[in-house]
Amino acid sequence: MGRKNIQQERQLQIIKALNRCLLKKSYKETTIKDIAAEAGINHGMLHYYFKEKEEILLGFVDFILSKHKNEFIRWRDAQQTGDMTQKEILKSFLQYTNEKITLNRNLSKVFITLWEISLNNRKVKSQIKRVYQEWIELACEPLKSSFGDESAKQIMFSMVAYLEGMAMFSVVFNMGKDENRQILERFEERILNSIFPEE
Amino acid sequence: MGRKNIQQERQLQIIKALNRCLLKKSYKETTIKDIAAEAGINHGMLHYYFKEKEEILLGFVDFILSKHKNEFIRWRDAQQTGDMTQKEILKSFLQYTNEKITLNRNLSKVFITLWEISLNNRKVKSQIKRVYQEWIELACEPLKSSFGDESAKQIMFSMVAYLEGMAMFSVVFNMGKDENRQILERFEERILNSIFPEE
Amino acid sequence: MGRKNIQQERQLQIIKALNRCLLKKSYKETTIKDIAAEAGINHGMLHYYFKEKEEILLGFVDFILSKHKNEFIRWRDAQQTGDMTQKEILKSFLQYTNEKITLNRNLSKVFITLWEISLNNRKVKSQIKRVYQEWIELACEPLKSSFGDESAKQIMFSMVAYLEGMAMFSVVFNMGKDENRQILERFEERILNSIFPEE
Amino acid sequence: MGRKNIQQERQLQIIKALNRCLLKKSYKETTIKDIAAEAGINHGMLHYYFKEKEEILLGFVDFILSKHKNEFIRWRDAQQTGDMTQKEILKSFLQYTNEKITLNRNLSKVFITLWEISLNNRKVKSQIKRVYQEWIELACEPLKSSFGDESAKQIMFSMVAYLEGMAMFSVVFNMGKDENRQILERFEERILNSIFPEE
DNA sequence: CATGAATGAGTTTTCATTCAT
DNA sequence: GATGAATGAAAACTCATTCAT
Repeated sequence: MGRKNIQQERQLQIIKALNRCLLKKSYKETTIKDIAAEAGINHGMLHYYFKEKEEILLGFVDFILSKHKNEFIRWRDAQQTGDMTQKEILKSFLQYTNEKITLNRNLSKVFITLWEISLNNRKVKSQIKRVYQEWIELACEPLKSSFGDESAKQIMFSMVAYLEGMAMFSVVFNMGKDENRQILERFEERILNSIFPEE
Repeated sequence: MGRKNIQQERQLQIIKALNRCLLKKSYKETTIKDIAAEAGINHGMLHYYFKEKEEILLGFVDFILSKHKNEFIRWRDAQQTGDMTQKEILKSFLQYTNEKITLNRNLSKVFITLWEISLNNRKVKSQIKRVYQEWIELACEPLKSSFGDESAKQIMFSMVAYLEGMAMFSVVFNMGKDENRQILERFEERILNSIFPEE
Repeated sequence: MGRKNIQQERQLQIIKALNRCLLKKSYKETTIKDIAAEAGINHGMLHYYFKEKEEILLGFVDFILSKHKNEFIRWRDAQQTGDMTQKEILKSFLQYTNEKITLNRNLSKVFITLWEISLNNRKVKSQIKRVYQEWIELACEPLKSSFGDESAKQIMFSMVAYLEGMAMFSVVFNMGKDENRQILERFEERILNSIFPEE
Repeated sequence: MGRKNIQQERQLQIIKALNRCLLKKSYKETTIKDIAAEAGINHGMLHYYFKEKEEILLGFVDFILSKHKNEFIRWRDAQQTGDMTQKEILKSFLQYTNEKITLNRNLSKVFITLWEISLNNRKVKSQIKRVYQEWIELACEPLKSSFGDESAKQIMFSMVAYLEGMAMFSVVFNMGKDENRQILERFEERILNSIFPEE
């Protein structure tokens, strides 16, 4: 404890401040002073806790991705899947993802931001890519027994692409959560039935 | 020819230069001088042909969206749909879209850029939104007879969301065109069969 | 005729345009294009008729000063001073000056502009200075017989300074013409009576 | 001391630098870098202490006007007017004003600059106007008992207009201080005698 | 003569980063 | 650890002036 923890706490404070800033302005338009003000910290200190602005960004990317991944892991481990069919497991996964990720407008904004940054920033790109891969990997498990590893992964790749497309659309179209949820669930149902047609 | 044309030509030249610039850097990082250099034009001229940097952007958004919309319209009007089923029409649409839009990596990069800009730029947002709406409207035609207007639109909304999600993934994952096409076509087939199951 | 006259006409047109511009913006803020637009002439032509922006200014200074001087001369020569006392002559002069110069708000604005420019522009300064000298010289004539050349000039120097101070105040205080005239005339009366007390 | 004082000190330093700059160039020609160089300060700092160039100007106007007003107030409060006649009080006021204001060439230059700026700058105009009003108000006190409030004010309005006209002439004519003082005092004497004739 | 495209130096302003206190 | 003053590179934008057509 002590030093290290204060360090980490401050860093987290700054990272969360950047998160809030990104809901107001683009990363490029967000200044060091904006972040500092939002964090309630002297702007000079940001360079004490982070070498440069980009490092805050990288820290933030790590934070936001880890956070949602960990929450997912925790949810998954708490799931009782004993007597669920593969279809039910997948459906349950989609329900979780809808609520926590796809219908979370602020998160969607942040993701759009990160996609754009990743276009010209290798580090951000590789972090995002890795998380998508892990997400797809985890989610395609229920499909493997029916489709084999490779096809299961491809299907899940498409599923997640769809979810991200919907997340983006919800922001661009300024959609209400309920409207968005309805479209989302109907299409997911269609896909689920296509994947597990016997039911 | 003459005045008007030189003006328009130069504006197009500048807009296309911005297009190329956006493949190298973000819009915010792209400077007026970058665009000028790329266009082979004195940077002072950019302010002669456009009031400010944002106007170039708006011109570019208009250009890129109009261009692809017009190409689509031209393609559609050249289509012989006389003896095609609704399913075939939709499939044909998806094939066109795959090749011209979704699998066009450079275009996808530009779109990611525009999504991000639209987060904090109303004008860009409304232009993008309008184009997506038109696109969905046009594409859902073959579904209307089977599903009714509203449902047809919702399904197409999801379809286009999927395509955009795939476009984004192709960039983030640095996917090869063929790999991407395969995943795309398989999932589209699955959805097509779900929509028109009789076949 | 011909060439020369067209030249001069155009130059006058431009100079008058500058005059109108100066009522809207400072000289520094007035651009070549502003003047051209106001004159209804292509801006490239301004450099055909005048070597540079400053030359237009110098032309304008010359124009505005000559114009009012000539009008004064014409008025003076039309005056019937045969049976007027010196005091009446001076009073008549002041009345003319009040109406044509001091109470002319637009002219006052222009003069303030010229004073400021003259601070850092020798040519403008010397033109203004010369005109004030001539003005004082002409106006002090009626005083010479009573006060001698030197004192007459000094008194008139003060009188004109007062008029210019009032012109400036009328602009800074945004005074109505009538209010201004009243103050002006009362003080002039006081001075007149001080100069020619016998009446 | 500390923070606040450094801030104020730097602001004053910058404002005084602008003052010196204005003796060399017009406000419009004076660049941020000119002011910074004159102040011996990095030009970036000017935007640290002042939001924009105009704010420096407004600060300067406030500074220069307050400064001379305060000096005048201090002088007035130190005056022993106990056994002075109204005429003597007014004469004393004029002597003070002559020395500190009207015959101060650099100050006159600054005022001409401010008049010109005020033509197109409401804030500067209202500041100048207010100061002139206060000045007239204070100075017309000795006249009130003889002329009534309104007439006293009108007379003083003219007096101050005269002083400002003379200040302007001293600059335009490049007059020596002594020459200027002589003309000034003679005319003031004439007016004084006109106002208080009994003596 | 007329036009308006082209040039490029110059202006204000912003901001990440550094550093003395 | 804080603080906020200082630096300087770089950005968007302006505009007098030139010049090809």
